[in-house]
Amino acid sequence: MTTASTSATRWLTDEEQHVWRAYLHATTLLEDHLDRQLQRDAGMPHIYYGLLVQLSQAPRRRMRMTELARNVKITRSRLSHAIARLEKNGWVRREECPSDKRGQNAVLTDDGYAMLSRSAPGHVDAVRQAMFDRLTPEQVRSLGDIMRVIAGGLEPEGTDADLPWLR
Amino acid sequence: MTTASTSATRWLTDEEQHVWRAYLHATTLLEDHLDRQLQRDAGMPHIYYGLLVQLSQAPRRRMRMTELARNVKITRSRLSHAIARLEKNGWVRREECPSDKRGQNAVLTDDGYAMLSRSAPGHVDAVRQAMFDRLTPEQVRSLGDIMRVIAGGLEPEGTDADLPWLR
DNA sequence: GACCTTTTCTTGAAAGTTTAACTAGATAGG
DNA sequence: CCTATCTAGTTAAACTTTCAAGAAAAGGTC
Repeated sequence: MTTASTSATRWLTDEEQHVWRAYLHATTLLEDHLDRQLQRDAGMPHIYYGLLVQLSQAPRRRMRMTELARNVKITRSRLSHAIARLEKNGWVRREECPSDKRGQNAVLTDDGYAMLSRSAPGHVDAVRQAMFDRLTPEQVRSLGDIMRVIAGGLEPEGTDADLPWLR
Repeated sequence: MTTASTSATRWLTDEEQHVWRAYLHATTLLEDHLDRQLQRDAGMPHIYYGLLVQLSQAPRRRMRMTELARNVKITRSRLSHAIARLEKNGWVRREECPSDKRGQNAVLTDDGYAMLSRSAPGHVDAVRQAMFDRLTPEQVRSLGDIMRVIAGGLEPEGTDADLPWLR
């Protein structure tokens, strides 16, 4: 008796299915919740807010496009569109990179910084209420470990060092 | 001396910030990964695939639009558009609800079922490789607990029983 | 039954994302 | 230097999602 050459699928156990479902529910509900909260209070979706936060923490509040895209895990194309929109709002502006004429820096404007300062407390509250205020300290630690493991498995870095970092 | 009426923001601790960042990275990387996997192997984004899975598990492979939307946590509007697209692909068809003339049932077609059968193994593998094969059994259990807590806090059900379930 | 409200689902336009193609500048090899 | 290749970033078009508005049936209430 030979077994099939294509190995049989290892389906999810009942528990795994429940965990997976819970994961999908929680992550989509949370993303929706924060998108709405920020759309209402800051006039932009969550990912755009994340871009401003990145810039606010970068030296001189500016960053190369590619690095910014890598940090928030989006494609360069998506970032181009996003920055164009944020530029229209006056929260970011583009600036040529002195050392590499192909390059662009995205720069957080004073208006952008002001709007971040205004909306950050509300956003932190939302994150707290949805996540940290509901979990025990052990759960927070555990969640961190788990998320780092998952992210680590999906980061291109490591094995395929010279592949484009996304796609 | 009265204290300020607006309570001071409770910022995130260092650990919380790291956990939050890890959460954002892991969830966006995983969602991107599965979207690409399914776009390649099944010709649709992850959420659409989830709709077909729901239908495949429902009695008689059909479900009312609103219930389907609630199950996968998307708005009715989004579902309408999504079902329209899946209908064009021939994987779902609409059917009037006999008991409520406003209602529609989304029905998984045989083609839809066949395509699910074809792509399910690859998708389960992807989920396994990204998540379950990397976590210890305790971590899987813990992740389930954590995600249920978070989802529970965001579910409209409970307090606001008569609010629309989303938005 | 007439009236008002709620629920179900759809629609069209605006906003955001993806995909593939493309421009321009950097880099490496000969 | 010249050419091939790679990298940074943008763009156009197709697709998806959101938002606001609306049609139609159901469910009260008097």
